Amino acid sequence: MTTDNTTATAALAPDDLRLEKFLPYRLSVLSNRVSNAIADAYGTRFHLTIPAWRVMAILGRFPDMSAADLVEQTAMDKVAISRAVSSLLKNDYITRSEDPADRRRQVLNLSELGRDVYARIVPLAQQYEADLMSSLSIEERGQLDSIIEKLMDRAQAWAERGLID
Amino acid sequence: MTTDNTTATAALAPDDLRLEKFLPYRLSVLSNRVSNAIADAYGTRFHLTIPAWRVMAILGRFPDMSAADLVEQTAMDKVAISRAVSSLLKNDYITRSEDPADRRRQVLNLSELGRDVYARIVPLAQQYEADLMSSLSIEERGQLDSIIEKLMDRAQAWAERGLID
DNA sequence: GGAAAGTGGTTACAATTGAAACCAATGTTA
DNA sequence: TAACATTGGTTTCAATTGTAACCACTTTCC
Repeated sequence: MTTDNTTATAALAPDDLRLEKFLPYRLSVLSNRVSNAIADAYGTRFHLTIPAWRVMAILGRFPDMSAADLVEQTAMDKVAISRAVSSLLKNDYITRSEDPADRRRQVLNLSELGRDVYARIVPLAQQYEADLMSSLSIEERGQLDSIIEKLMDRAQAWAERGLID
Repeated sequence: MTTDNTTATAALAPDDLRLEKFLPYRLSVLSNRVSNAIADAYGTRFHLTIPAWRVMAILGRFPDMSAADLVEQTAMDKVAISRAVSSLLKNDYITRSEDPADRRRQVLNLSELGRDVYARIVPLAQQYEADLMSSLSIEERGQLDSIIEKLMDRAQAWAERGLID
């Protein structure tokens, strides 16, 4: 690289944008790095995509959920859930049975195999999280928790009430 | 919804995973909410995708960059940059000229029009960020900054040294 | 100076994703 | 009980994205 503008003293107008300090950008880079690393870890071991793993994570704790329940729980959309469910069925990680009370509704659960895999992924996931958290002090962990909560509410408000202006 | 498992007292085994408290998951939801809202705001106004806007944001501060320089600056990959550049050229938001010293290299800059659009987006972006930040106290803003830095380093280390175990 | 290796950038193709249309079952209204 | 609207879930099609192959130019090293 011949011209290195990175460190150049480019005039920074008062209203230039410093991307590397711009919160939405930083969140996006951080989230992608983390998700990709983890997805890679259990994706290769168990042939799971992120959406599929999320479905399993919910079913592991809350049995007898329908696809619609999952949509609500995970904030993923219908189509993503539908695809995740069908790939999990193909792997025999979950079972599906008709709800006699409402024949549109399909009740989902982890299969034996699914529970097995779940039991092996959970510690793995926790290990990754712990490794991330280990870079923070105890106080920082609490701070992060409450900060995320606040930012989430704010961003949620955008979606509900419409955007700024 | 008839069966509400959300609030049900499902037995939570000690090593169940609480997705809603799982940091990677929370980061992903937060980042998607924020990015989508903002992309929507300037996407519809100026026909910009997120990668394209990022390219403009960098060129606004650092003129005369090549695509390779942009790759380094933004942590996006070659192909994404190439596509963003070609869409920006189509919109006449940027200009491209050959570097006489190295004829593989293309020097990029905002066009008049591009500078115009840039000048209008920057305040918009800043407004969104300010709105997000307004949900945090001053101390929290500082905390967030340093926390992100630490998490980023950690996740970066995964990518470089390989994953855990 | 000429092969081999490296770099800047684009293209091609496959996999992922999202929006909208759709089917089937249920609920509602009259 | 016939029409209409709603809900659960899947399919279809187009747009986005990622990986790998590729072309053109430049550098290196004998």
